[in-house]
Amino acid sequence: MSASLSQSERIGGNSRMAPERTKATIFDVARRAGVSIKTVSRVVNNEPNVRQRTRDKVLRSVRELRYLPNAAARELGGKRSRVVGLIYENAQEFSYLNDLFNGALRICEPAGYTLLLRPLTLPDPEIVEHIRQFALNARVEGFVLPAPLGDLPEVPALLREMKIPFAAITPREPAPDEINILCNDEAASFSLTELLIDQGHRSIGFIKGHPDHGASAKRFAGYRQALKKNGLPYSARLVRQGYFDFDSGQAAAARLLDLPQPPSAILASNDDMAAGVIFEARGRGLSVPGDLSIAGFDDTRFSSRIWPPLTTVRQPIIRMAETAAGLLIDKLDGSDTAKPEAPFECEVVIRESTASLA
Amino acid sequence: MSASLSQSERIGGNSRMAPERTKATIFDVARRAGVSIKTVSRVVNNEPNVRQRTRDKVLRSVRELRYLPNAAARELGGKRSRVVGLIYENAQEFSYLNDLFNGALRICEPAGYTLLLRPLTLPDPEIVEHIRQFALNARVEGFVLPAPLGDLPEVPALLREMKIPFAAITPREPAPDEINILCNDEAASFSLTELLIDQGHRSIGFIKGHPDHGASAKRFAGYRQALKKNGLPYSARLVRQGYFDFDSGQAAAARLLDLPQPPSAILASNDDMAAGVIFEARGRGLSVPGDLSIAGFDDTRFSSRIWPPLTTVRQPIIRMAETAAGLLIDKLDGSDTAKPEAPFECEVVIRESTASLA
DNA sequence: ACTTTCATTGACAACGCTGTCAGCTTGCTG
DNA sequence: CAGCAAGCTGACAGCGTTGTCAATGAAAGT
Repeated sequence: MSASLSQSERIGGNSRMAPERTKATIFDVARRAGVSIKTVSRVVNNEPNVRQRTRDKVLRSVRELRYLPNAAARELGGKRSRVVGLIYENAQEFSYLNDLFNGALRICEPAGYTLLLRPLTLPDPEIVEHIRQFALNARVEGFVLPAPLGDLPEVPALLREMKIPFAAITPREPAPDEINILCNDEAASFSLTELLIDQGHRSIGFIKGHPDHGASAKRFAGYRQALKKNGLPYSARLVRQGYFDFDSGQAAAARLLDLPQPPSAILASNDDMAAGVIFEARGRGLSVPGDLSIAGFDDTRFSSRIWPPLTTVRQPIIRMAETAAGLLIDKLDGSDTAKPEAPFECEVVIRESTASLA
Repeated sequence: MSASLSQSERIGGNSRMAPERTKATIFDVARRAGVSIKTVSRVVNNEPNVRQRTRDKVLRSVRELRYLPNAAARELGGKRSRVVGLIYENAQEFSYLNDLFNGALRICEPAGYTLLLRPLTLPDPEIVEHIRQFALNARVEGFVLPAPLGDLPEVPALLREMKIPFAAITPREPAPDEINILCNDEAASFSLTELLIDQGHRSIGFIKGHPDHGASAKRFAGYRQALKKNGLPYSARLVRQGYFDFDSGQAAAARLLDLPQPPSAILASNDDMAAGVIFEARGRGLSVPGDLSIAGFDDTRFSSRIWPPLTTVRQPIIRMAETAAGLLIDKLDGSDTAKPEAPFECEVVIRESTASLA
């Protein structure tokens, strides 16, 4: 059995060249470099107190043998699993998830961390138990916690209780001393609303997002601020509750358009709902943006591909996810650079679903 | 240090009740059940040659202590990582990926396997190296291999060389003795084409899919067969190459609609392209389906949400992914139930983007 | 009753790493 | 040039499983 190879070397037996059939272990590297395994361990883990010359010798040996530390042994010996968990709401917009995952992965992989996904279906009365099981089973060391999960009070509470660090992405209430990745939702919503006002719209409908999402309140606040600043009256009749999904957007649009004096523009709190608004408008024979201007948030994959392409707001999700994963790993690695991040900037993307009032 | 707890028990030291602070190990379970750790191992791994009474004792002990085998130790001792890899093309439709992942996860998780995702960006000259690194780093025991990756000859070749089993989802050329999950794309395409013919269309444009996807050829074949069976002439001018993305669909539609005698219906090989066709038609002021009927494949999240909702074909991806993961795990576990699966049935979904020729 | 044969069980050595701690070198200080 | 702190290195004991193999017990054959 080839497995006895490193074993014989460890004991110091015959020194015939390894047939390079079995993966090299730390013993092989150590022997080749003429040092102890502990020194190899130090070098591989970038620990201090190794002379440069020794370090070089070891690194060369590592390279020559294509040594790759055995993750299982590492975890067993060292208590570190190097697993980062990404839990998310399964109903989330896929392109959002995709960006989230890709961004986080781009950081985790080169850092030697494994990124594990776990969808959760909300609402879920047993969510705490599900997350706990996942954390235990997968030995998760830290979580990336995107909205809206970070806004359910029991989730951050559980993680704190389990003493598992996490990086919250756009949480409603950023906890001090924890990692929070924010973006200026409110300012973006303000800009978008002002854009419509500048185009001459005076009656602008608003469809709120899911109340469980922190972003919903911020987007609504931006809308109200813009009205106020521009001296337009706020009317509750022009505001409808939505839930971030297509259907609720369509339903809200129907009620707004049924109004005796329907708005000339509708701002939806995300693009799924905005698509629902377009759908409803078309169904009524309204032309967009001729009869009705429509704008949304998120700039999903389809926002530019439906007719007409949506005016919307784009969050730099990939960079946000990268930053989240990066700060989390820093924390796990103990290199505590606790610098509070500035909020990320959203970008208003103007397309053809909005136009000046004729 | 609480870590010395099981240690002291192992040595047979004081038998005070464990303060239940440290996770239970196999030693704790063994002591409580009055057997050796090896017996516990046997029970936990469902190995034969354990008396029923003993098995029950152990299982009770496992339950009472909430024992969870340590995955790292298991891997180190036993050479099994229980990791299943899912590699996919990053440009894939998100809802497809989501279904794929959820389906596979639904099987892997309860079976005690970890499912690891790895996006790949095509074309990638170093794809083999990337996959090899992933397999090595993550100690992947088996792969779920969705199209189009299964169709790149070097990918299955690599996995065979590395002796890593895989379950190919809709591969172009199913290899015997391997796990293949198929669906009747061709028959579905045939039905869809016949639907248009039944609606009175005599000139039906076709936009081919990406040539690297096995499904492309099958969908095209179904189209030709339906024409033939219904006595309609095949015209190469009505067929354009697309690449499964929105833009190529739009471009192909433009060329078809520029024809002196444009088709009255266009069948696109997926919904992204069909969305592009709708976009192009609208841009030209054509009404859909009044002036042009449009149909696609895949039934993505947005297929029912654009205007008009798309007539399309739905693959049971979730079930296909479940089956793929299930058969793969069976193989990894050595329970070789090598029964060739029957192809999955696709379903034609009729919506409002197609209509009878006036 | 006396082997023989299996089914059942346990003792113990891996597995490949990290943590602890002691020992050896250096480079200064006085 | 002794004395001491700091830097560097290695020996060795875990970590919690599984694999191997020997021991034990029970059932069956003679």
